Amino acid sequence: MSNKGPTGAERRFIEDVARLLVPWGVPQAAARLYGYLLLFPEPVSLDRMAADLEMSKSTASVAARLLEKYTLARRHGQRGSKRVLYEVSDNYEGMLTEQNRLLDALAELLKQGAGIAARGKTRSRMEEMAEFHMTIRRSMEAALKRWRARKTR
Amino acid sequence: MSNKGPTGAERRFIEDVARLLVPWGVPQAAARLYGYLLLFPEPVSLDRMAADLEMSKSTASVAARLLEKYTLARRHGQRGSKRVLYEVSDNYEGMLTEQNRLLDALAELLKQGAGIAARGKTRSRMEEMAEFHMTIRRSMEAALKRWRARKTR
DNA sequence: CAGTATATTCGGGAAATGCCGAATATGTCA
DNA sequence: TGACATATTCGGCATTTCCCGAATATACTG
Repeated sequence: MSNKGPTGAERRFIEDVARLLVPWGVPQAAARLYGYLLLFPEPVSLDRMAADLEMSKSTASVAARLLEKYTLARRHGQRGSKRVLYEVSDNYEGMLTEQNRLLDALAELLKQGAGIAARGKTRSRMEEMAEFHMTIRRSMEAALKRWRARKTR
Repeated sequence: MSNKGPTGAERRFIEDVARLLVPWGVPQAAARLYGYLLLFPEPVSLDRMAADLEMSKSTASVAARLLEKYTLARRHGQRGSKRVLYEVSDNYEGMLTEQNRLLDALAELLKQGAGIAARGKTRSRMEEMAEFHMTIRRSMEAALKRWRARKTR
């Protein structure tokens, strides 16, 4: 894809990625951009991606920063230029660690909720759920750690 | 909470749950309903929850079925009545297994994407990412299994 | 079968979201 | 500092999403 716009197959790939991510709350533009960056071997400028994806440059700008926020893309500043390039991050854990944050918050809330629950039944239910989320969260953490270790081996 | 409407603390809990879930694509009504059901010791009727949560009955109906779809709530039909009651499901894995589905689909897509990637760099990147998602997915699966076993111990 | 209780569907309207293009800010070079 | 290149912000518009209440469907009772 490095030269002209995306080929047919690449286009389809991009849209597939978007179709997958959009229902999970990722804005269309950011989702497409992510698929696009996955196909791109080197950092891309805002103008380039806006052109290739046929979106406005402003849209590309905010989409890119959104991806960056979730650590799905990395920004490459350039020496002696205001120009900014983005490439997909090799740290693709972003989405998952984000989910972990949800698990944490939920567990916290449930623990707190167990406090205000009138009946024993609801209380123990909430306690168990909190435990569950924390357990899953921990094992996820462990898996990520293993993966990181494996990679540098 | 079993008798009158939610107390102040309960209301706050409900809204907290909603605040947490809504950004993840869960509609407001369903999110609030989930928080509400967590506090409720026995199955609730549509009318009751609509009244307590001050939402229309139709909204309550679709929200409840949405929760049911994600296995976050269980429907209790009642003998000799069209009436339907809902309670929070003891199978709170729903949200996570849903996330697993995303991981699967993403891994699948990436494997396929590696095929159309022109350059070796992007191809190996996609292959690695696919591997990553599958690894995480497997360890999540294992954790869920352990939890289920532990519970019945 | 008529009548009642209940759930579900559906159309409309309101609010939120996302995207665009113009305007603005910010950094770089000479 | 001025001129330029580039990124970012912002107001408005279009689309989508969501919720409500009325209308409809469905099941149960006598």
